[in-house]
Amino acid sequence: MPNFQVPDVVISRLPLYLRALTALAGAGQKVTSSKELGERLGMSAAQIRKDLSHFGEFGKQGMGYQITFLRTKLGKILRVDRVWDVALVGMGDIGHAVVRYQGFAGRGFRIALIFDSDPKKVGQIAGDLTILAVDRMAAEVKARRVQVAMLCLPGQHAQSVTNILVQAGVRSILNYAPVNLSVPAAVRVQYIDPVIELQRMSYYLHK
Amino acid sequence: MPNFQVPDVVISRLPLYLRALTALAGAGQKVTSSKELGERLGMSAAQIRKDLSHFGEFGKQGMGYQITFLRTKLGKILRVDRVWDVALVGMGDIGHAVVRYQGFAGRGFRIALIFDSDPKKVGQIAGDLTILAVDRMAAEVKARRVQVAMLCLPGQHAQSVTNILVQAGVRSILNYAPVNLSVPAAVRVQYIDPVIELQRMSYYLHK
DNA sequence: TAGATTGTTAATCGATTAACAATC
DNA sequence: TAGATTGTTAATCGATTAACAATC
Repeated sequence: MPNFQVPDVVISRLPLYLRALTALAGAGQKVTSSKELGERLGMSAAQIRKDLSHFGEFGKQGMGYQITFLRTKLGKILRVDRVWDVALVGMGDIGHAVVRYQGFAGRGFRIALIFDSDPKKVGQIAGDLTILAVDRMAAEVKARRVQVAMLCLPGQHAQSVTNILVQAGVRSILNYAPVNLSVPAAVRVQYIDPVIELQRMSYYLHK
Repeated sequence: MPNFQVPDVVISRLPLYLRALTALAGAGQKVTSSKELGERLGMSAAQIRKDLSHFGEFGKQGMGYQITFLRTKLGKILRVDRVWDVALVGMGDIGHAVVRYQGFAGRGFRIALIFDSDPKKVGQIAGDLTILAVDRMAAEVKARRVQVAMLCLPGQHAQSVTNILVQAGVRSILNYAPVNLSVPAAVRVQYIDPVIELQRMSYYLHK
């Protein structure tokens, strides 16, 4: 029975379910169960069933879940049943790796605009896109109605670029710069900082 | 008053406190408060005080926290008051970006070993390290007693490489491959998958 | 001192799990 | 049918917050 307001922690797990279902489908499997998914993802079967129950009834008692059907449903819920244009800002090493990354295809996103502040980089081609000057960022993002951005630039510029992007209509920001961003409540930010992740594990190391 | 067992969710926030303190110190600030930290990190002051209280009393009533002192304490708690050698596996685009990333310095980690399975890459220099064959991984990781690894390789090889690394003594794995890894309970894994992060936000987009 | 802010307690809030009727 | 597994409820568990005495 669909609920009014779904907890954020539930939403944050749906992409993991989607990824696991895609892996199972790729291995040729047609049906799965909350038990199998839970084992693959290291979580309880009850939690998976509870999470899914926020959105509807996707399985059959005794039978489990049709993988293709559940993938489609989750894709719609997460709004990745379309392709979102993404603006990438900063063409250093990380920006280059992100542009060349093959993993976006078929998962709901495509890099559609690339910006850099370095005049030497502006005008160069990356992937099949021309690198544009950051000066043009607000205008281009508005014109293309881009709502998603990835920041691959040094920390000291991240906040000012963010302010421009938000002003231009961006509502989801994936930030590779190792700084916390301040944004309005309507804008969401996710962070990728490998050192943060390593430090979350080093607490448990010995020697 | 130090507690016996600190919740994992508390540990996972400490690196964020450390990063914020480093930013404040870099701006020349000497003292901060749970209120200021909370505002910068988008969380409540009470939560920060509660988290810190698991490990000791680091502030003074009415005064707040000496930034240098608290940084040192958090560094020790997280065991980044030393430099951990990291083994990097896979020298594709992501591996290259990670090797060249300047952000590890001074935060507790250094890439000490690089492996790739491609004979054309083996023997090449990356940073100041020679790329070694994956065949030698178990021996080198054991010999150097490396406990931390980063996986920058295609998903289909991630689990088999993980098995070798764990067997060789690795206990922390940062996985850039978009697959869930199965590891013994004593081994910790963190994941970096930009698409997962984007999908966690697209749920909240409209249009 | 007066004001500020800590560390800690207790209350609140929310998330996870266990259990099971429903049913494929 | 018998066995399996769902969706859901209620209980449990854990995390966050509010409040405040202590004290710098």
